[in-house]
Amino acid sequence: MQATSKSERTRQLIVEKSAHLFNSKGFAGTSMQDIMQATGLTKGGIYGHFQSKEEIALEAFEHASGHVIRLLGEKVAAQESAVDKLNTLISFYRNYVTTPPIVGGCPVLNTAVEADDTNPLLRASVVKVLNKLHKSIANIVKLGIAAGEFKATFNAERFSVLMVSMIEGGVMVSCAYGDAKYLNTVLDQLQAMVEQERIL
Amino acid sequence: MQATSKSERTRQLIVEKSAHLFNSKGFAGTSMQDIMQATGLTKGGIYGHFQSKEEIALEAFEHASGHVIRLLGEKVAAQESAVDKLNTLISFYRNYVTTPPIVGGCPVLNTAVEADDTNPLLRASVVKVLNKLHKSIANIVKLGIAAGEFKATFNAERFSVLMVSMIEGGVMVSCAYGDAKYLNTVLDQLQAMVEQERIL
DNA sequence: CCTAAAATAAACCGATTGGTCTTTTTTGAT
DNA sequence: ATCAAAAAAGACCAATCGGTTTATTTTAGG
Repeated sequence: MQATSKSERTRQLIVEKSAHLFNSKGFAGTSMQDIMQATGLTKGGIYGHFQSKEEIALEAFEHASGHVIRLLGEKVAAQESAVDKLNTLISFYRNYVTTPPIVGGCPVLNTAVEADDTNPLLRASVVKVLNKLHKSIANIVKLGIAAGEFKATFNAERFSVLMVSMIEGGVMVSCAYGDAKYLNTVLDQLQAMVEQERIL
Repeated sequence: MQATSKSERTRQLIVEKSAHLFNSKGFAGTSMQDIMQATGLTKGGIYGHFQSKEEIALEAFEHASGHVIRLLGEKVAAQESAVDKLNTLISFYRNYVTTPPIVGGCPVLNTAVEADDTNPLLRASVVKVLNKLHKSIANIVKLGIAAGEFKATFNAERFSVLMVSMIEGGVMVSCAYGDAKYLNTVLDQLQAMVEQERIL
């Protein structure tokens, strides 16, 4: 009694497997041969579900970024206070380099860098995710101010830009070095910045 | 009376032209055909100077990153005080997204993201550049402390990690959006952080 | 169990990939 | 101007690229 059809399950398989490939080797660096091998399907089996490699990549990115954001969202939602939510968000990235939620690192970072000059559709999808992140973080800050946790002068929009930029930059540096300490330094700083805006 | 040989000039041409291509479209996304078109040379002409596409990419990255670092270094070296050096460094990135010193954005960011899972040689080259950046920034801070410009508690190594991560993250976000304001927010914050460590 | 429809395999397509090799052209010291 | 050496052109290579088409298999409702 599976509620999902065979077609849906196969689609899901292709999306999941290719998400890892695209996130590790990039769009141009991943071939249909790679996807065939990873899924165990042949060309015909794959192109019966997607019209092009680009369509797979688009859905794979949405899947990968959606997965990370869902994980993040669940942990943050479990927290009561705005302070706890922000600290949970920061802590989420403590183990990001050593044990990333998806193979290949941060899909937003990877896709943004490759797509910004070459693939308008993928770029647009990245922007959507970035907007979602910014709104979520800014909203937490605003709720924190309303709840009397943060100073009224805490600039929500500004902080969300800093947070996203700092984390992505830290991820890139730590991934390049293969050492989590750089990202952790950035996360320490973010935590200190949150602390400075608290009303004790 | 050119001091440079024909061979050297052609090598340089290949490196310069392909640097723009690799920085915009990535290693996997750039074909030898692209390089042939950009240089006006044929396969034979190119492979007479390089053994492989990877060797070209390696030299192209060193050229691109070297170019940016040289530009940066010159502006910084023209400043007397450590404060002015750091502020010059920060200001250098104010126009980075709108008018980048090299087409395609930051070569360190671009290459790091693509190479970290796929190309050990390129990755190693990225790490070398990152080390150079870190040492330069940390050194400026240390000189500033010795000169009485900064508080003795100003953590040079820590700040250099923050600075590099924040700038690279800001560049990525601003490039994705196609809007310099995100990077500028990050640069404002960096400038404030420098100000906070000053002895007035 | 039967069967039409959906899903997949597998052969096939022209174009392009990175790279080699031979021939021709260009260079620059004499 | 000569001529050997260096540089570049251009034909060529097998392999792979993304994608299509047709034949076969599997699915699932009646």
